[in-house]
Amino acid sequence: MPRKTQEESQETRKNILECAKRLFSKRGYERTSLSDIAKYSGVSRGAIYWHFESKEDLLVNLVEYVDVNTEGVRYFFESASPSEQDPLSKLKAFVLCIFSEELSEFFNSSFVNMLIGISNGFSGNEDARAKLAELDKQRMDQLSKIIMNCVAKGQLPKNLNIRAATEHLAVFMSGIFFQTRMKNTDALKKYYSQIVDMEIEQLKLLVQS
Amino acid sequence: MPRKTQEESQETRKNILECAKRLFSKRGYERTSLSDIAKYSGVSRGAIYWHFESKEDLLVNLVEYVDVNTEGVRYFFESASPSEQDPLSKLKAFVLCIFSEELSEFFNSSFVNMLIGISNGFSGNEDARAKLAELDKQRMDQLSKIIMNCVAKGQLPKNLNIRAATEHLAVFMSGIFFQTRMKNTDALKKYYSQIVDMEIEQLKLLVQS
Amino acid sequence: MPRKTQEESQETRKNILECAKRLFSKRGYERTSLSDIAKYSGVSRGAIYWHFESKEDLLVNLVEYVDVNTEGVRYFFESASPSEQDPLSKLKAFVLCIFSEELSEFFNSSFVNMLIGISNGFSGNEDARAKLAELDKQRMDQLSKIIMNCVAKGQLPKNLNIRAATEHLAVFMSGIFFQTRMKNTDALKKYYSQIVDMEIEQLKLLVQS
Amino acid sequence: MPRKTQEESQETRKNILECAKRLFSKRGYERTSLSDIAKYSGVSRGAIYWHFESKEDLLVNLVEYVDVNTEGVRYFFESASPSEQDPLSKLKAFVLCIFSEELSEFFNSSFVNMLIGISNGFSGNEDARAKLAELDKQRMDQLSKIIMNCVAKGQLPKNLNIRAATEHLAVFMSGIFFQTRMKNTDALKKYYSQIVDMEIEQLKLLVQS
DNA sequence: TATGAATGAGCATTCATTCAT
DNA sequence: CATGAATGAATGCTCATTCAT
Repeated sequence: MPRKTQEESQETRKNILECAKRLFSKRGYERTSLSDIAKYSGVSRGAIYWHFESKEDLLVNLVEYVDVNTEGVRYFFESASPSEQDPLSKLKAFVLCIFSEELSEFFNSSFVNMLIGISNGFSGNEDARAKLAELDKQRMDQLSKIIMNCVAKGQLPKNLNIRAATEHLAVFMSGIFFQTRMKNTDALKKYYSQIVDMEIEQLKLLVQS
Repeated sequence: MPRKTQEESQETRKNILECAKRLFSKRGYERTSLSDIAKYSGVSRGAIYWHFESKEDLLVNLVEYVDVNTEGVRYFFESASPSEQDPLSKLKAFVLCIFSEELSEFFNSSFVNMLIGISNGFSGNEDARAKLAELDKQRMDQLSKIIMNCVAKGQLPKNLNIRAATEHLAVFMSGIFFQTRMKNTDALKKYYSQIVDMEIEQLKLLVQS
Repeated sequence: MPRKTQEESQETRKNILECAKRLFSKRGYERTSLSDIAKYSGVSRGAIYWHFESKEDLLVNLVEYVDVNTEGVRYFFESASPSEQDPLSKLKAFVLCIFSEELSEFFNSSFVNMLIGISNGFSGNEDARAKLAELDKQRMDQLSKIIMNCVAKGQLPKNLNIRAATEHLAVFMSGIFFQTRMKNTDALKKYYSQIVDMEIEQLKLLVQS
Repeated sequence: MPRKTQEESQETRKNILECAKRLFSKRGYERTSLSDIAKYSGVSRGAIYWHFESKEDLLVNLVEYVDVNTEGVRYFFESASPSEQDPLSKLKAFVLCIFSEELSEFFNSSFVNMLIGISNGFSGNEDARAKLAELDKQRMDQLSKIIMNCVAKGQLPKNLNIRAATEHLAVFMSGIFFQTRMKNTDALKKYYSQIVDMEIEQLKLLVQS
């Protein structure tokens, strides 16, 4: 039975995306068939092809959809606001968040892992890869803005090597992200606040030579 | 077809493993068919089934094979030797190595990425996953031994939280590993020695409370 | 969406038929989807279903439409007129026409070829086939009328076997049609007028025994 | 159950080709699925893919197979033999054959009609088309050789325009072929020998100017 | 030991058709 | 009159696996 209104159509689309996200996350891109997605979302395979041109097109759209609809990411974006008076605290707060169940949920999901598979070329296609590279760049730029904000507010040295500091933070955060997934951060948890302080302190050493 | 000697048989087996490694790395596990491997290694599909029970069995054997035959890993193992008088320097040297083309080659290969895919459940099977978890545990234990060596030699505090320190190092190293793959460590390179010093310095703060 | 007038509706119908003709001709019946036709004619798939019951119904209607609207066919029909005083010359003129770019255009089109496919049972359905058989019969009858006209005007023998003469002409004309399509009539062109004379001369031998 | 010997394998291949010929003939290329062929020949779909790379590859191989295995075609080829003392009679005999049930069986089959569909671009692919064009050329060349044989033996004028005569014969034969398929040669049958004589007589007029 | 032949389940995709709006 | 949304059956094709030789 064909859906009627535009609204219902959009709901169908969203539903397909949500189900695809769940299944791709659980079983990976290659191991999830469109049949699975159709069954899981209660529509016909044809319906998926009405909304998306192909399985890979579904993936590209999914990457975009997930990016826009992830709470944590919005939060991350806010911390670079020029009106923020204490960006360093905000930054620390944000980094601390990664450990939290709430935010780490997304970063630790196997969906993200699937995205890594795409980045590295054994899932999806060039379109999806390009989209992901773009999003990664956006994240790095955002991180740079946060750091520049800290410099502007006098919380980090004027002659800080912005790019190096950004990369250092990225290294730390992705290390946490990675080891948490490997269940190798349990003993670290109680030192976490202290560690984040140290990492931020380290940033100050990365000055222009 | 001619009977082959045991030696020749072993060579066939090794050849299949090498080719599988290359193809799995390039195209991923799911996207590589046994046909591909057969064609690439110049044997018939049937031959693969003589040496391995199934595609997944091939994968499990491959994980083991690769682990044993990777140069960098051997190097890593040596640094925990009790006879080592300056383990902290060796540790630093090892960590610095990750940045080097030579050692990072393996960690950064898409083969490792495939392994991550297995760890996260969208490639391979439980056997492969168990094998990998075991290897990861071995690495962490190795890292712990190195750190304990440093404590024994008086280079790290007696009351160090060994597990936390191990995890901290793992976080840092995997962060480097990850961001390097994302091409996000260029600006960081010139500070690298300095950063490693700081990270090791940080370890000293992770003491038993 | 706006109600359209009957005129506009007829234009839509005609437009669909024209586009179907073009696409069926180029790609064949099976390889042309209703989607293609819809896209090409700028209407929705649903619109096609408003004008035609099914894809096959569209085909049947198309056969009729094309027959009525082909210039060359009209010309052919005129040559049987009882008021024609020199039908044999007209016949010769018509046969000569087949070689001409103008008339052979239609007979040589892949659209006609598609029709042959229908005749032979691997496109369309029984309705379309019946329609085509009827049209073929009309052509043969027309040819018979032309020949009878020649007999009536004393240009062919009184005891001519009309059916045999008709078939003989049809054999010749379809042979030309076929080989022209195969690009096998180039050397024949300069003898063409002569050959047509001979063929017509041959007709005179097909008398009742 | 896998076939064992090479002989059995060749039989399977031949069987698939025979069944494909029958089904393509009855239903046309597009309307025959590989499932149909598999079912009809009692093998699995996979077996077809073992012997042929794709559906189109099956078609190309089929064209070749049919060409080689058609009795009438062999007969046709023999008539150009230089040792033949009365090639004109042989030619006439051959042309008469087309009308016969035996030889016309193949030419009138819907399989041949399918081939026409391929020639005209709405079945199969470029490979199949090229193969057919090649075969058509071979036929025309063969016809030319027969005619040259007649010239050599003094049965046709020395200054005959060989190409034009070849084309004229082709026109006649394909016209017969075509109209017979359309069931439009019944009345012509009793004049057939006479008509063939006339056609051959006509050839003598196609001399170099 | 190793191969070639064959199987069969599963997959992405296409498409004629339906129908509420 | 016409559209956009949805269905579901069918299709070409891939591939892990089996097995007689």
